[in-house]
Amino acid sequence: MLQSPTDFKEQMAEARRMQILMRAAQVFVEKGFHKSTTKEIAKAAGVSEGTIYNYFDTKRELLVALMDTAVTESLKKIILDNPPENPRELIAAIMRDRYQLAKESGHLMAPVIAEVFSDVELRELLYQRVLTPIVGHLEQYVQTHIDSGEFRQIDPVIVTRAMMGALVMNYAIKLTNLDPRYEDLSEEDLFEQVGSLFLDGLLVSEQ
Amino acid sequence: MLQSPTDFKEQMAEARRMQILMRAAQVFVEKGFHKSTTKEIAKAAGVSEGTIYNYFDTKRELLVALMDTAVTESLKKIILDNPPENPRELIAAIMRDRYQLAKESGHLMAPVIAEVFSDVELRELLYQRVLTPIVGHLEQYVQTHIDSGEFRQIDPVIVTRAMMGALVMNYAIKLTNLDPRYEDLSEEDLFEQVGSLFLDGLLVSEQ
Amino acid sequence: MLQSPTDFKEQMAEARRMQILMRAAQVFVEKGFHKSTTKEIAKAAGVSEGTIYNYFDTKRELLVALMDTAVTESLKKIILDNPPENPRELIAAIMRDRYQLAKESGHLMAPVIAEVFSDVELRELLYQRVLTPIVGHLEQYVQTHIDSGEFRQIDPVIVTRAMMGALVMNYAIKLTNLDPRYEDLSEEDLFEQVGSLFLDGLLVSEQ
Amino acid sequence: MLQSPTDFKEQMAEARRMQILMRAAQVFVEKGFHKSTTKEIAKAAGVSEGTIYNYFDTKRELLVALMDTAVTESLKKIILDNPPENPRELIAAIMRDRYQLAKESGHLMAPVIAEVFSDVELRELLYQRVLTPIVGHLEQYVQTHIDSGEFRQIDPVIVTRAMMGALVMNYAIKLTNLDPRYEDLSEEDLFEQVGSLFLDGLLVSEQ
DNA sequence: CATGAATGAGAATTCATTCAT
DNA sequence: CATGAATGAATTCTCATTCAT
Repeated sequence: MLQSPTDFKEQMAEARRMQILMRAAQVFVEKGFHKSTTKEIAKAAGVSEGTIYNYFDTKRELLVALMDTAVTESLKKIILDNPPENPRELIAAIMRDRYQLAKESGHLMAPVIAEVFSDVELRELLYQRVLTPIVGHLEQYVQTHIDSGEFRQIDPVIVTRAMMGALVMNYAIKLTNLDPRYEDLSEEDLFEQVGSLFLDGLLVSEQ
Repeated sequence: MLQSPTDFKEQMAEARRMQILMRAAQVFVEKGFHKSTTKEIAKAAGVSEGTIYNYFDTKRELLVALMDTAVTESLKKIILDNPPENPRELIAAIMRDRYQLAKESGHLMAPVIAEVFSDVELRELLYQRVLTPIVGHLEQYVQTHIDSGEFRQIDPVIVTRAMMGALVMNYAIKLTNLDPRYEDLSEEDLFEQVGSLFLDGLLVSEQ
Repeated sequence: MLQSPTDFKEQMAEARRMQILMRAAQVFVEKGFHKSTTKEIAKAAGVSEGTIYNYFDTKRELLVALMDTAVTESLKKIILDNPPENPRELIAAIMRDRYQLAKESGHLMAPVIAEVFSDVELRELLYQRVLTPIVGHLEQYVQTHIDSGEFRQIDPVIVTRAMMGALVMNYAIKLTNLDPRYEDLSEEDLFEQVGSLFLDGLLVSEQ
Repeated sequence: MLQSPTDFKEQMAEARRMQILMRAAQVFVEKGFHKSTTKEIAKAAGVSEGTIYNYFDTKRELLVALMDTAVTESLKKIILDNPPENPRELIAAIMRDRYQLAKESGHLMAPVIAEVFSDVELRELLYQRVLTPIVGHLEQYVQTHIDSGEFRQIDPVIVTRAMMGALVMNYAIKLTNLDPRYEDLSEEDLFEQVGSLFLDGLLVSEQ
């Protein structure tokens, strides 16, 4: 079946848009959003500066579009098909999954996250359209297990944000080589430790 | 007792420096580092633009000085005088302490943290001079309790970073009103929940 | 025959570059390099300030480019096609030529020369790329005539620099109307006098 | 006999003025007039910025005062007490004298001369108050010898300016190490060559 | 749609000068 | 007179955005 010319054009346009966006993201990652110039982005994307503006209204729009991409990517990744019954395995699976996500497209988020500190609108978008969906399922899962008596009575909202924070902090330290003690730490070790921390806590069970 | 003129001048200079720094911080908090102009900072500080440069070499130096202030502040705050014996109480005490710190000077850190995503030097400074000292004592405490058999065998580095991440994420959401569900959450509730999460984990002890 | 679009663009760019440069030179001449602002230059050139920077990296580059232009101009002017045999005529010819050069583009050199007093790099550039080529041929000519016994044994380097200095000083005084006694002095008179001074000296031949 | 307190004060003030001026000159020589800041000058002179303004109205006044100093210095130096009868010796004496002047205070003139290109007022001052007095006597001397038939009929104004130009150009090249060929040239050689050039010219006397 | 030259509104920073102490 | 903190106008240079080709 032949594509209509319009479809073809649309696809080309979409492809070009993504090409620009991904190259822009790379530049942002390297130099930060503010220190990246549209000239550099254009060069990196192999187009002229003007062309960028045919696909994005402003430079800031690139950031927003980047975030939207992350949304799409992150949603694709969520494993819900056949969730493991065992909580320990599920938590590990989620972590593995999130870590993969972070490794693949998370670095594209760094420039977005940086802006989030001074851009209320972006902050709300990120929270509602990226973070909330990502932790939403986990939240429900926790709630379910609290209801079934497997998990203690605890606020699932706080718990899930705590888990995200714990993961993000450790990921960030590891990915940016901030602490030499993370060098020999394998990824599996990392989320095994964090996973067990959240499941069992620090204290030795006093049985 | 009379002050020497030199001392007096030095104190005046230091006071002026802090005045400028604190006002700059406010502007940074409101608009972000890059969107804050030296003109605005000068106005907010009640001085001329030139005067800023009598106390700070560059605009970026304001950020670094801001961070140094945070370091000083944070170290002052660490409770080591009479640490509670009970781990549950200690963790709670630390959280209360950190939260207080966050409430008082943490918002001054937001612009610094934002820059950390695109400024390697600042990132390393922040990690080594702020985060590491802050969690250092906690890290040792955790290690001690692992050695004494009270805490499980777990990496104290990961644990402490996880706790910081968990706290920061929850604080941030609460302080910026990102999630309405945090509105009715008292501060005490927050660190009680996070504290117990880390101590006991999610799982109900299967005794 | 049609020009390729690239050629056309390049020519336009080159034209624009020269337009800016020549106008900048005028402003420099009027107010001196340091007192000329980019804003004024832009206005004089009929472009925006930003446009200047599309063609020159810095304001100082305008000076250097100005010098390069002088180099090109000056080399074009050197008469070597059919040098007069008679030394007296040759010296006169060279002076006429140099004076013409000074009248046409020499005033563009004034701002460059001014900077030369406090800019080592510019000084060396000017000496090696402008002065040396200009006097080089003269130097060889003098050497040849010394060898042939027509000129006395004398250092041709010193002689040529002396001639340049003598000319420049007199030109400068005349062109800037510093001394009323130069008003009635025709150009031809001027280089006839200087020429004969160098050829015959002050002393009356004691034959 | 005791000095009146006023005299003493005046002398102190004059001394302080000169101290500032000479240090300023050094700074100007090193960095050029425009790149020298009043802060640097103050530091070099061992006084505060404000103090400079107790002795000089503006930064530019320093230049003018510098020029005036040169005037005084240069006039002191002129040998008129017992002028040698032999023209060859007189010319050599004058050159030696001028060269000494240039070596001692001439470098202080460089910043003044640089400004002369873009400062009409300064240019006229320099010409009338420095150059004219310096060459004035020489001019008269030349005129006298023309009248007596020893020198050829030639414009003494042009001749003297030519001599100054010739000297200045050669001095400048030598003092700033612009040309390696000047390295082995002794000062005596230099003004012997220039002197004989002006007296005898280039041509071999055809007796 | 693509281009990239032109724009011009800022931005950070400098520095001669003033003036209260 | 000496000081040096404060000033703020002025300057160079940047860069997101536009638009004629």
